[in-house]
Amino acid sequence: MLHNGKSHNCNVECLTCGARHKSIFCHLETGDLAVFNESKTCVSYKKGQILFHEGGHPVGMFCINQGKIKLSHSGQDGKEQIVRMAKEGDVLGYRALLSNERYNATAVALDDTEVCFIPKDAFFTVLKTNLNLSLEIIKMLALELRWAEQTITGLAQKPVRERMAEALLFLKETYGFEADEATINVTLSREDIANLVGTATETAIRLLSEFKHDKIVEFVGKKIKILDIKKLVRTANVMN
Amino acid sequence: MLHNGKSHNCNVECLTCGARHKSIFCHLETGDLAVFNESKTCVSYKKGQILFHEGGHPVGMFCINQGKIKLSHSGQDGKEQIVRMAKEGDVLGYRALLSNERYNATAVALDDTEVCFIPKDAFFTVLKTNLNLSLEIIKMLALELRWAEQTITGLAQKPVRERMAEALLFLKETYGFEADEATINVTLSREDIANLVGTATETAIRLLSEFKHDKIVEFVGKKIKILDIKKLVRTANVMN
DNA sequence: ACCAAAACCTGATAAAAGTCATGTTTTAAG
DNA sequence: CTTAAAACATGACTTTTATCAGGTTTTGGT
Repeated sequence: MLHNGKSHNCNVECLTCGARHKSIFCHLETGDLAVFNESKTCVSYKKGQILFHEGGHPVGMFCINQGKIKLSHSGQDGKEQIVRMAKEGDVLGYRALLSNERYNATAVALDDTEVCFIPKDAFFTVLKTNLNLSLEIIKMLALELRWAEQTITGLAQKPVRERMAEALLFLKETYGFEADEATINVTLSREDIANLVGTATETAIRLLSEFKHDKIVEFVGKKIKILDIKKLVRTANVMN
Repeated sequence: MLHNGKSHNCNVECLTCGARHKSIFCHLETGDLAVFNESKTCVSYKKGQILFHEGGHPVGMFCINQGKIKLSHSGQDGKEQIVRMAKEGDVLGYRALLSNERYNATAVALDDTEVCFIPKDAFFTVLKTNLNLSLEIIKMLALELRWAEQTITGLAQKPVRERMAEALLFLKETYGFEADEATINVTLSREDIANLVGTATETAIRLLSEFKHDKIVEFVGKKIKILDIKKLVRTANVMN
């Protein structure tokens, strides 16, 4: 591994990559995959390291092979708002690339993470000839946009307590449970959770304590175990 | 015009449609345009009429030829959150169509409006063979997603007063000025504005009164005239 | 193992914004 | 032109949530 964490001797081949089938590349043919495979670079990031910075110029996109990543957007006073939580098979940095803008968010590894970096040229080479890929990207963008619109409505209308419950359900959906089928499989600081919910850190801490007191959750190390999911859903006050 | 407001004798041809050049169809070839032109239906909506309902199944998409449309998403207690403001050249209802879901928002005409309805089949026929169109859609989605993410951060972090100022600037950017170069060219109720900002109607009324008192704006009929745009920008507290 | 830094927690207080109540003006329908 | 309904406005009050200040605990580096 090089000093900057990059490693060109990649241990992952796109063709056999386990994360591929969950990704937008699931329908790519061998030829196009080979283009990516030859041009890609594997990169490792330790917990807390930054993949890219808000305001930076994209030169390619990232495909997560293993690990968890938060994407946050910083407001005026430096307070961050988490706009996306990513995992294996997810693709990062494509939006700025596609709309030809600078990064709108900062990506930070929440775990020790393995990603493949696909250079801009290779990506556009394939994109320009592969309609399936572009349709897959459209679908992904459409889903993200729907999530974003629901988040907007929630922020505008729901009290913090409901949003916190919703956030825990979202984390459960995104990262799943550990072996015990109850502990959410991600480690976040209280500040991270606050930045996901869109509230002050103290408020997030207080709410989580309340949830604990109400026997809705329990803390297992830095992780959160859901004790009463029905109560959590009721607290979230979701209509679906 | 038929009783339901639909008119098949369309007065607009896609080929010569003035709104086309501002739209995602700007790069379409004559052949593909002909497909749309033959299958499309022109529809007129009077102010206040609904184009489609949240929860409904999309059967095509709408291309605005003339008029202004709000897209709002309803929260639990029925309160609406405006998630998009559309105008000539904008395309509506494509997201649900592309992700194969039901409408996530309700579209209401703010004006007397002319739209062309393009059936699902025709749209996909062209989309499946035209990479340019799909790239154009990707770009549009990417831009909308960026807007949505910024809205999320604003809602989570900025006080209502700043968001109100920002909303007025957004309306100015979207709909422009009247001939006087100061009056925002759109008519919205105080409730609409509140639903755009994400606040209570009373709060929106109070803030607009404050802005008027501070000589930032003035009311011309139901429209808003910006008297001091520098002050408005300062009030919005935008960093760009 | 030790120490500093970061994360976590709690209480008190203040500020922001929502709600409720009530009245006025404007708009649209007959 | 009249009248009901909708939109607008404002004051009083309450609730929610942020902020500030002070702790404790945990973590990571030497």
